[in-house]
Amino acid sequence: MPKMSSKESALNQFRDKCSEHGLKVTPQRTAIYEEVLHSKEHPTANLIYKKVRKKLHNISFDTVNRTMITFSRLGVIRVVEGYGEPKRFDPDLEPHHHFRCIRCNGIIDFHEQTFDEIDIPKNISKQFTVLHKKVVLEGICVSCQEEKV
Amino acid sequence: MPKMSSKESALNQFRDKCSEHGLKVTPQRTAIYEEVLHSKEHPTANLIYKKVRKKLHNISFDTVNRTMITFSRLGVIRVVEGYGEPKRFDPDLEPHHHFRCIRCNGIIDFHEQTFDEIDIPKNISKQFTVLHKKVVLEGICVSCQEEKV
DNA sequence: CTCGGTGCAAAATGTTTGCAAGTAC
DNA sequence: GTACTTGCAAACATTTTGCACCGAG
Repeated sequence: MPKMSSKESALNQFRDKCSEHGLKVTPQRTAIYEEVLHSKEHPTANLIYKKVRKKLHNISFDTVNRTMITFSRLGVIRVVEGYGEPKRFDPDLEPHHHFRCIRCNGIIDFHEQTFDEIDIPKNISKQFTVLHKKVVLEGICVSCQEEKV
Repeated sequence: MPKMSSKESALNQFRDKCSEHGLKVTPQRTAIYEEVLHSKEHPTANLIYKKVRKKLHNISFDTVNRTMITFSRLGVIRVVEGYGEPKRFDPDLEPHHHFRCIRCNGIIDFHEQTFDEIDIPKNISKQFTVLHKKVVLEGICVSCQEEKV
């Protein structure tokens, strides 16, 4: 087996992912992939757009945005807080946890005492003021599962 | 001590909260407070707006939106997913957890094996397909603490 | 060559801001 | 009476959509 740099292997992984899902390997997608995989700051599409533009001078924002949504569908990257949704409010201040449906964006509260009791790691509490803790589970809710089999 | 209905006591609590923070008790705020406290669906400002409009016919969306932001600052309600922010992406698919600064919206990754190992409650896994789990801590990050003392 | 991908422009959606008029205290 | 609130309208930010052209396979 020939040796390859981590850059090459990452690129190959990317090609595989694409062909696996019937996606074409375009320079835009490659550049976006490289940029987003090296970013540590949980970037928005806009931030990646700005960075990728340095290489691909006239790439459009849509391409970046659409590509990143595509990537998150493939499971190459993940969408985290925020989720691009309008602000939502919760009047329940008691400890509880959330299941979030990635399809309909619904949030279901649940209670679980063992989760309420988790200890905040010292390296976090040393640096930050923690006001709230919760467990967030993500997946597909009942109604969304039934909708499309 | 005179008895009072839970409605009265909730209203009194609300009045207290307001005077505590130097806020005036207006009909709009009262109506919004009542609506949001009884909602179970993690409503957006827009949803509350639609509901409150049935009582206060010509309340504006801004008032609802501003009031709810005010309430969340007072700690009467809490902002949950989504946070009204643009979509953000995370290339790290390995188990890890998030500290989220409620002031600057920054997300800091951290690792904690005991968190990775939490068990999904049966009543959740029975109903839903759970694809991902994480602990989300919220509070104020170092730089935001330093900024305003 | 073909179909999916891209760039552009416009529309849709959600949020924020400035200000004059109104109202709780 | 005063300062805080409200409603309105406009500005702003972000996301989505439609379509003609382009290029990877």
